[in-house]
Order: sequence, then structure tokens, then C-alpha cells
Amino acid sequence: MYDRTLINSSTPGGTITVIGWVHEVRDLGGLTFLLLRDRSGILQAKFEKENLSQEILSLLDQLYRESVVLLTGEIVEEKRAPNGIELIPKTIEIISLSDPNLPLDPSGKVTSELSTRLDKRCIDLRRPESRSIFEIRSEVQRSIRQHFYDIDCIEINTPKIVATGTEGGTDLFPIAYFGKEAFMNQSPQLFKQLVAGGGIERVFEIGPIFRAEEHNTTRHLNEATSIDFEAAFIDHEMAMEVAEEVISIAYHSVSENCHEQLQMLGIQKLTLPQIPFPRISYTNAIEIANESGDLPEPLNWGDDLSTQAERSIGDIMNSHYFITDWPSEIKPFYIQDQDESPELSKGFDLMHPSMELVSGGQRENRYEFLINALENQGLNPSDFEFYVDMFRYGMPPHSGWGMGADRLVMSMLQLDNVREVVLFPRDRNRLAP
RNA sequence: GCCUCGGUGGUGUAGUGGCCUAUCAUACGACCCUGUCACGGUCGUGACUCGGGUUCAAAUCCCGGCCGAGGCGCCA
Repeated sequence: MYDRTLINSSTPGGTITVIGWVHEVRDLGGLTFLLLRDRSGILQAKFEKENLSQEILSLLDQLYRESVVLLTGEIVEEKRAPNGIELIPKTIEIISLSDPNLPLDPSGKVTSELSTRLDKRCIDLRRPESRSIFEIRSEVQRSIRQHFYDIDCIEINTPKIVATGTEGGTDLFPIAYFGKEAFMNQSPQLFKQLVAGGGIERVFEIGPIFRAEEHNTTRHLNEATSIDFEAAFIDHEMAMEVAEEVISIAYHSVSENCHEQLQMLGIQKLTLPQIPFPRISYTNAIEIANESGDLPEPLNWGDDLSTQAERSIGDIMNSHYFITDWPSEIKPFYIQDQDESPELSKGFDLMHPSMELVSGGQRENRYEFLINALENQGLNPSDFEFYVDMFRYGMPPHSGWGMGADRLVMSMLQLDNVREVVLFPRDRNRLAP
């Protein structure tokens, strides 16, 4: 479309064309600086009035911030310019003028509230900070995807529209499906098991999950991205090793490949998590939380960990860590009980000091035990027939986990709201854009 | 679902009954300015979420709606 040069590959000598957004205009009188921004960076263009035609000067006068323009000119070395170079324009072509009343300020002189930024996400993405977050998120997903291929997984896609009611816990969004009752899926759990246990053995999926809970926090969304892993012939211990490797690789890749983006977010050096992560038992976790003195009242064995308990334990651990040996009754029906102590399960959670990142475990692959587990949790096995029935035909032992992709990026970049890492978040109140 | 807090120019804010003809920054306009890098200077433009109530007097107090932020629960 246009024969243009990206700003970060502009070098002195010769005439080039750059296209981008007007980031800022600084009119000093006889001298005007225009900062032009494209996806690669910001370039300073210098307009000296006495050397320019009336035509160029009148075009320059029309340029509000965030207008899209094409500049042709010579790049020259200039010690006084921001990156040591500047553009001496010969022509200006206005491609798209901007309304001067911007809904937010991409140059960052005036801050905007998150809600304003999300309403006008298109403009918000012009802020280098916002763009950096999504470039890093892309690198996280790219590196994780690569790692899954390296450990012999294939990428799968499971249905997001399902007939089955809840697996327990969360509420589902009902949808209209040709006169039948249907829901948006809360997780790929049951399907990925059928695929891994079915014969493909090692699978992963990066996709959306839907939860109809009306929560109001900085770490919950009604549509989130889940990174799911499932493999046959591995136990929960091996699944935990894969989980910590995945996190470690994501951090390393971002640290190596996203220097500028990290810099932009004020992170001089990403602290890399050391694997293996410490493992503590649920019982131990309860003790640590109770001994912290932070809890309004002590937790009893069998209680789920409260938000405060997670934080208190996180403060003490001060790194990623696993919680293992959960009581069977607070883990889902598809998690296998321990052989020696059936009151404990083979489920685990992987925690960042600030929140839960991963939940997983070894699955119950024995038909009779699975039926029992469903009934024990008050669920009707016939509602899950498409699933449990397959366990009659040779289901290997298998394990896996689901990781919150949004939370992974949020905690890596120490952002205070998960919505920062989601382009168009869906929450209790937000359905558009 | 339970609970708390908030809504002032395009954006971000100050202002807790009369001193508000509403502060400051940024933006935009005019003028001055040839090395800015949050350019600077002078002047100007532009706002009290909506409805009802209390009061001599409401941005400010009360009630309701709408919108937003957050805590808990639950989870990823």
C-alpha cells in the first residue's frame, strides 16, 4: 500500500517515507517539532519555517494530535534530537485527521481511569505502555505454545457451547440453542480428558472460558483465557513439573525478547522464578495461614483457603509455590483420591504470592470410582453420560491442569488489575466494546 | 449474592451549605518564541450524572434512578 520505512529502522542518509500518528507537536515559533509515532517507536521531525513552503506550513497547522500522516524527507544525524536522528520533511500528506478532543491522552501527560481507557481501548492501545502489555502477552503465549510442541503435545480446540450443566462450583451462562438448553463452557476440562485419554495422549489448548459469577474484583473476569494441558500416562507430580516449566519458560522468554516493552512498563529486570517451586501440603498451608495472625478467625481443616489466607501464605512463601494434598471433598469429582488416604486428593494448585494461577491434578480414570465421585458431590452421572461412558472403554491414567493466562501476565508484570492485560474485558458491568 | 466508596470542562483533578461568576493541569484557540524532548510565556474557550426533596441559600445535605470503582464469597 505504502512504501514506507519503520521508525526504528530509519538511519541517516537518503530520502524516506514514514507513516504514523502525530504523537505531539511542539511549536517553538520559527521552529516546530512534530513527534511521529508508529508501532516501532517515535521519530522527531523538524520544521524550520524559513525553509518551508506555505503549503507545508498550512498542512502542519491542521495537524491535531493523533492524526495519521505520511512524511517524506531526509533523516539526518542530530545530537540534540531524542534518538540522535531527526527527519527533515519535504512533503506532508494528511491521511486521516483526528478530532482534537481526544477521549484520553496517548502521550501520557494526563492519566486516564481504566474504565475510560477500556471504553476507548482503540485509542488506549496507542499508549506505548498499553501496547507493550499486549506484545508481552503475545510472547507469553508464543513461548508456551512452543514449549508444548517441544514436549510432544498437539494443540486442540474444544467446544465452547455445551449442553452439560456445571461441573460444580461456578455458574454458567445459558444461551439459546435452537430451542434446546445450552451453556457457554466453563472450562475445556471434560473434553481435553476425552482427547488425551482417548488416544492422542498429550494435548494443550489456549482458549476462552466463561464463568457467570457476579464477582467484583481486580482478578476475576466473566470471560478469561485458559491455558490447558492434559496428558495420558503421567501422574499429578509430573503434571506439576510441566506447570512450573511453562511458567519458567514464559518468564525467560519475556525477559529475553521483550526488553523494550519491560522498560516501557518500568520493569528494569524481570525477576525469574526459580524451579522447582516449593511444595506445601494443604494441611501445612492452613497452619501457615493460622499462624500468620492475619486471619479474623482461624481456618479449620476442610475449609477452602480465603483470599486473606492466600495472601498471608504468599507473603511468607514469597515465590511461586504449590499447594498439594487437598481434601478430596473440596476438589472436583474428576480429581482422583490418594490411594493410601482417600480423604486427600491428587489435586494441586500453583500459586503466585498474590493469587492462584493454576489448578490441576491426576484424574479419576476408573469408571466405578468416577461414578461414585459424581454421586458423592451430589451430581447426576447421567448428566455427564457423554463423558463417563467413555471411561468404560480403556481410559489410561492421566493428569493435567488449567492456568489463567490473564493472571499469569498480570502477576508477571505486577499489574493491579487483570483488565489491563485483556484487550476487551468482560466483567459484571462491561459487555462493550 | 452480601457490603463499601465514588460521579465536577475532551481527559485527570481541587472544592463538605453562602467566600463558586467553581481550582489546577492537560487539550483546544489567539499572540510571542529557532533546539524542544511533559518546551516556555500572556490571554482566552470549556464542567457540577439524572429526577425529586430539605433550606432564605445546594457541586456540597437527604431519598431514588443511572453509571463507575473496589472488598468479600467463589474461582483461573
